Amino acid sequence: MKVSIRYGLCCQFLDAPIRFRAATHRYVWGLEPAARREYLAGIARDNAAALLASVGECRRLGIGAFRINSGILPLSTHPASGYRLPGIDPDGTTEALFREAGEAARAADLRLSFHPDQFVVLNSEREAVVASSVSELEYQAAVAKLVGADVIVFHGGSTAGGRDAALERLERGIERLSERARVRAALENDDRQYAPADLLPLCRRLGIPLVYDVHHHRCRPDGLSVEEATLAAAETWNGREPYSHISSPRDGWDAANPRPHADYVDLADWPDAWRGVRMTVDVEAKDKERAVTALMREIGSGPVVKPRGRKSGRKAGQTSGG
DNA sequence: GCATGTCAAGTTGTG
DNA sequence: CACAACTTGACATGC
Repeated sequence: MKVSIRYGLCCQFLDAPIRFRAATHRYVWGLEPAARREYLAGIARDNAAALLASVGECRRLGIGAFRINSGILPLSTHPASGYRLPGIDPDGTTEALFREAGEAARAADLRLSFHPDQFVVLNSEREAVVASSVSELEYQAAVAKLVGADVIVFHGGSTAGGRDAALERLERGIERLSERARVRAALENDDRQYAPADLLPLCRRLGIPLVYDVHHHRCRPDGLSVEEATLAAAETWNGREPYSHISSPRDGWDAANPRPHADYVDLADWPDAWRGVRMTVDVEAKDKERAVTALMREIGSGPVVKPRGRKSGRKAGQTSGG
């Protein structure tokens, strides 16, 4: 019997010996073209293998979703040292590995997603920024299709010129996406500029679902209750499984800055409105799979009781408040 | 082997 | 105008 909440891990593991490789433009630019291709090809192959291993580890741990790092094919969209997968993978070995990872994910009922970082601003006032954002989203959409990821989530972006004008630009930006990117696109409320209420009208009009981040909502409230936002966001998924994010403030809610993420999710931050709901929830916590499995245990254990102790680790007990 | 400086990208807010 | 905050580790290199 499937549990109602599908818990998600973001991008990497703490305990499992699975590592994704990265690359810097400065380094690869100093290599001869052939050596550069070989270097990047090795990273791509290793990262595809790491993704396959990640799927296995998530299944072993009972984790139901995995966010794929934007750097899975590092520098792919760089204006100078960028490349496309077939160009560095002529015999298709790496592509086959990606497909295998995707098939393993489907077999394990593991939901895959992408989340481009802050450089993707579809509604920038600068055309060059919009163009590179489209390019980045198209690259992620290509990999998403390859591995069967159904969600690429990004933020509302800029508010320059006023929120209304910026939302208008966002709509134009979304229109520039290919079908492949658009069907996977989702918007997420952020902690400074765009609250759920700011994005919901656009989401409804364009049929773009809203990924509801409850931590961001608590940092930037909009008059909607957590329950109202949860329901409104869920409706934008139009029958697909809704997607949410959760995290706890590193220094507590009363801190001058409640935005940085804590190592673990405090059970007190888990919304009551999420109990018994069918939904994917990415756990954005520094302690990665430890935090995901800890939360799964705590929620699954029924009554809201603080766990006695946490698995031995770097900073044991640091979140318990002394 | 370990410490270190560096890393493609945007936007906003502060000093 | 310059810079930090977002986040943040991982890379190659130099000792």
